Amino acid sequence: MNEKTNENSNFIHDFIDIDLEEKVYDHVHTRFPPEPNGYLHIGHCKAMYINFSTAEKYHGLCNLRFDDTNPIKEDVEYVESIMEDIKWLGFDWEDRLYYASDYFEELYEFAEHLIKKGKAYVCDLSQQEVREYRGTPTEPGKNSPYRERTVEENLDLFRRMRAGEFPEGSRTLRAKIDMASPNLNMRDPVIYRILKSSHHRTGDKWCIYPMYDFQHPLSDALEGITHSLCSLEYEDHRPLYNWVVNECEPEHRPRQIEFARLNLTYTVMSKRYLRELVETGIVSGWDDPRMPTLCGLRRRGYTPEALKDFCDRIGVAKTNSTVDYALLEHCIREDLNKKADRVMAVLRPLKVIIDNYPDGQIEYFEVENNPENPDSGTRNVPFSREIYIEREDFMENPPKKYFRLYPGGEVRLKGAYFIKCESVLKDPLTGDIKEIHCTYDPASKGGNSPDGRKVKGTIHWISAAHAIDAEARLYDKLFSVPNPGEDGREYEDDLNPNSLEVLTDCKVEPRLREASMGKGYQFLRMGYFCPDSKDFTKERPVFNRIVGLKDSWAKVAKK
RNA sequence: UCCCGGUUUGUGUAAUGGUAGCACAACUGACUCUGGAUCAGUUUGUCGAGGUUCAAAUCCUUGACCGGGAGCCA
Repeated sequence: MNEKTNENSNFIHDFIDIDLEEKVYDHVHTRFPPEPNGYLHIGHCKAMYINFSTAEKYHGLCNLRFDDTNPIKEDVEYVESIMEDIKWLGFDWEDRLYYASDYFEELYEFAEHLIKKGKAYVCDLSQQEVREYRGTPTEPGKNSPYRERTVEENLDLFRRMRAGEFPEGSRTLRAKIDMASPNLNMRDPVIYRILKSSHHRTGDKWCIYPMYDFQHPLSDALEGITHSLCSLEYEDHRPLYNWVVNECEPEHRPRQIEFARLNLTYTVMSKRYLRELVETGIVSGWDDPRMPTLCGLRRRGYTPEALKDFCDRIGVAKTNSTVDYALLEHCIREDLNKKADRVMAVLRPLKVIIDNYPDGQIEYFEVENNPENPDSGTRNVPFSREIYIEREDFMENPPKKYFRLYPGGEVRLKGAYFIKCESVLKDPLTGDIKEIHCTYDPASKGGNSPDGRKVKGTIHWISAAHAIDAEARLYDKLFSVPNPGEDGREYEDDLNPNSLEVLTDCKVEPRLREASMGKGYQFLRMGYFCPDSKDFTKERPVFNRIVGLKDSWAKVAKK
């Protein structure tokens, strides 16, 4: 399936082609650098896909590197979940698992190198003062009074910073670049800060930690990364990235290329919003099936194949764009259409009694598991006098073009018989339909009538005596508008009140008691479902709706 | 206001001076024991204004609009 990938090109590949041609590099080596401070979402999936598939296209390698230089925010808990998600998607970093924290010693050496070259200095300005000295986008900054310290003094101070002699926040190491640069990132950026907090991997060994802008290009260089692919927000940092590479003089010289991050309609993607959704209980957790997190999508029933296909289709560019959620749905439908076994499940049951069918008789009908895949075989489903059909498959007063069941009308029960509705039994008090009575045509056994009579509708059904009870969770988009929080609204105002409907009285085929975890099923005519990884038990099967089937009747009915 | 980036149909994304294409969405129709799938077809686009050229989405000038940027976050 990745053959398709390799045919595609994009502006990053164009740059790489030129680099290869001009012999700037003779191979391609990328990296995926998550910060272990949260859960991965579908936006990360895009970044991962770009990095891994680019390496693959050029027969190169892609590393996994945790960008863990801020001990305050990071935790091993996230390292585990991130690796799990990447593995699940099927990306393989082989033996190249790295941590920026592994490079603390080398990074420190590079910093001393900079000091010795007169390109970095220890600054005693407070955080507030640094901000004031920085200037604004329209006004240049002012030089720090500590900018002209001697190399010896800087070296001494920096070593004492490392030794823990100074309190947190009292001093920083800054790159000596240009306080008048129109690019704020070049106005003597801080490259080391004192942080007296223990790190999830290095413990209390360090009390100074490198900043991203210093650490990242050097980590890339140390790993021999050729193309450091990142999102657009780092575009303004590229001059600094290059400055660090040029001044530190590492053996390898990586190149940074930026692309636009993924936005999806009907979705929020920022870590902050996702966290709020979890913390306020709007969703049940990071893995709530409505979340765009990879663990959420996995629990929802999305497959790695569908997600990667999606990443392939959305392309790579520098334009800020918002991809239509419908494309994601298309990808999972397309994947599951080929793979998912069909099964009959009645979500909102309506009892049907076939008056002329012998009481106590049971027949088995052979139905195919997946018409799209002959290899999937067939199964036998039991039929009897009392069955359930979907409530929406019967209407007492049908509109035009409704070709399901109605009084006097005839439909085919999938794989079984034609039945005709003879009467409707209602609750005398509420008027609710309790059950309907039908007659069947014995000659239509298997679903066809020898007299050539046609029926327009085929509906799914389940033998009442054989059905097992199940719960279905009908998930829909978390938000009801394409761009939540747009036009000054709060994103909470745009939540879809119907993003979850729980149906507890479903009737499904007995085989679903043995449903395999992680596998998607098509509930015939209803949509794709999968067993819920947390709540499914044989005693109480619980299914999540992954996505509905395209429903052209719904469109007609709306008119 | 300063710096950086961007603008191709409803949404994404190609076309790198030479037929504006593909996918999703939408809409027709065919077929169907899933109103699914499949198949066939249709609609809609180069941000504006100038210029260069036989020829411009592409090059030049200029304007508009959108996104990002003043963490000891990444």
